[in-house]
Amino acid sequence: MSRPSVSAKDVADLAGVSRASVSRALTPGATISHETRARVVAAAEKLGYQVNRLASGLIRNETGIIALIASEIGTPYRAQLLGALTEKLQQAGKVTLLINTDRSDESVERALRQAISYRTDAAIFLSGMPAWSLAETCQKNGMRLVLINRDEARPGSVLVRLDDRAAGERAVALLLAAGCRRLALASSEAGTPSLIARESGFRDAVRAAGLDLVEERIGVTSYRTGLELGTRLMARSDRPDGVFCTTDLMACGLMDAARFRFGVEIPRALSVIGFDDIAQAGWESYALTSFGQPIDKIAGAATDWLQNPAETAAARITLSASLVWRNSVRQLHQPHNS
Amino acid sequence: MSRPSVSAKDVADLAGVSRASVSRALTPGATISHETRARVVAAAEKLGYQVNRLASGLIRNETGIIALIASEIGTPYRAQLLGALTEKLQQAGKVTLLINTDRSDESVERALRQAISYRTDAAIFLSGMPAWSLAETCQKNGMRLVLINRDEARPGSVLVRLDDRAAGERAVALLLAAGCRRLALASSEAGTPSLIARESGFRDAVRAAGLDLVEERIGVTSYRTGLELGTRLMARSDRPDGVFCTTDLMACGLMDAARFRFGVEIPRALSVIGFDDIAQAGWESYALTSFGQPIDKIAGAATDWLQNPAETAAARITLSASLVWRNSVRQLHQPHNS
DNA sequence: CTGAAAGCGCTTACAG
DNA sequence: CTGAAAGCGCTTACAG
Repeated sequence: MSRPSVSAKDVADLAGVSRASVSRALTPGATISHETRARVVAAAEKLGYQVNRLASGLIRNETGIIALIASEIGTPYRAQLLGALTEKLQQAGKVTLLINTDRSDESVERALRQAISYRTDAAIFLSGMPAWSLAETCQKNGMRLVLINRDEARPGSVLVRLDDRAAGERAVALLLAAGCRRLALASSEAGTPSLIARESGFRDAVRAAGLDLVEERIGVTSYRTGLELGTRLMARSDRPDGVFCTTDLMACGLMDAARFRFGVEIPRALSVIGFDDIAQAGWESYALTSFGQPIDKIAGAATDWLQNPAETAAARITLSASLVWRNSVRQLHQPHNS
Repeated sequence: MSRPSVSAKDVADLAGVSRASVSRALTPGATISHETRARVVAAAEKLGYQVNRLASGLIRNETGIIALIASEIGTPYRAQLLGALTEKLQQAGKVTLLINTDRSDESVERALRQAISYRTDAAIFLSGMPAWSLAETCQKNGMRLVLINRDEARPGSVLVRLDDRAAGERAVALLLAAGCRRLALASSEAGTPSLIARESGFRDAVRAAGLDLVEERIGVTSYRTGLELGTRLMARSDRPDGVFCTTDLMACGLMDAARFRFGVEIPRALSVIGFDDIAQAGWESYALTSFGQPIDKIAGAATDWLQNPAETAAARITLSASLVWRNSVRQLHQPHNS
């Protein structure tokens, strides 16, 4: 049960140099002669030598490991973000430790302990928030923290957020322009910072327009919740004609409930706007007009921030969601095609 | 830029014991007195000590890290499997190193080198196949290999597969029972072992039934491909009335093309069967009858195999896909409800 | 049951 | 530019 594997010693012997030289030859900035480096590289190549990152991580203050802490990995938006993040991180020469926090409440804490055990250089939170005290422990251990669509940043961490509020406001404008007069807001009870911001942006803009607002909020953020949301909303005597769903997953469910359970035509009798622009929003059965998360930019921003030493002050990066216009919102005036 | 972090030495000092005792106190099977262990545990707790897995991985022949090698992480089926795998692995006390192989062709090789660098205990392949030589290198480094829905196993590795062929055959029987007579097979050009097996199972059963088979195969495995597949199939003069899509993603696209571009009613005029049972198959717009991947069982089998020392011979685990009956296949006889 | 010592594979001052 | 030496934080025979 032993693990052979070739070490720097083997390479040194073959190249006829010291172990120190092997290390230098393989370290980008190190001072070493061209000739020695070439000999070492050749020997390493020949033996199939791979630096043991465990050992190097023990010495240097960088392991190259970034922890990704997320729940609901199987969900469209999360999965997409995960893909983008791992890709960018790999391009930056980092490796991803994926920690799933679906189970139990103390799992964020356990995730962080794991991350510390493996001395990850940083932790990126896609879900959940670390308790204040734990976050501090992480930072004491030299970990940097990236919080995506989370609440509060703290020194040494960065917050990557979207202008969710603005999107909520814009949704109202779009719905009004579509001629809708009975607006509704459909959301889950998840209460994450992004959902709350989308909700309040929408709510405030509706009020500002002097209209009544129907609000329905239940369960977790899912297709199934959307189905129920749609059922409740469509069953009302003052059935809404325009609804903003804080998430595409819920929007899809809501659309299905409206169409199949109530025979409501979309967008003729009901306009729907979602958020996230998940792949399914683009499927012909939905053709959902939605605010797209700039996933690549989010991943890029997180990775970039981790790359450069960065200021110690808490940073906040705000990206904007861009509307993807499809066919779930009524168009009053036919576009003038030339 | 140094990383403080408390070490076993600190704990030893506080508890008034040697570093060796700290190690023993924190190792499940070690011989140590109850009293000493208690003192150590208390001290560790107090200092917030976390064993440095980098250092322990250097010594023991186990790092607790499992590499997960996958492409198209954002895709429904993959994302789901990823979620299940990380969950099971974590339950088993392992940690997941996620390696994304979407970029370039040599990325599987790079992925494996990364895995070796971090001395992962094993690598689980969800996509791609390691080159023979590289796989050998991995095994020489003591890594075990799990191949999910891949081709050939080799000693020291396990292959987890589905009875794809049987599902293909069964699809024919279902379609025939639904009264379909012009059967079609719709697939992508990905040519993975699972797709090939599903295809040949279907093809052979159609032939055995003495029917003609229309076969359409293009592009990558995606919704968009399904759209094109559906367009081609529905445009034929001998339009099929029953089709088996080797993947739900393609089935959804195919259904949309049939309905929205050709006005074909499903399941009245066209019966469709998919494979994977992704979440969207259950959405009301699709209600797709599909063969479900036993995702939890797959993840469980992989994890279990990694847990017990296992035989050195190549192992093969075959799981079966179970049909999830929905509403995309015509039912000739009304079920007799009591 | 416990401690002192060796060693895992690396990197990095320190001399030369 | 290079090598000998120290040390990262752990585990594990080896004595006692």
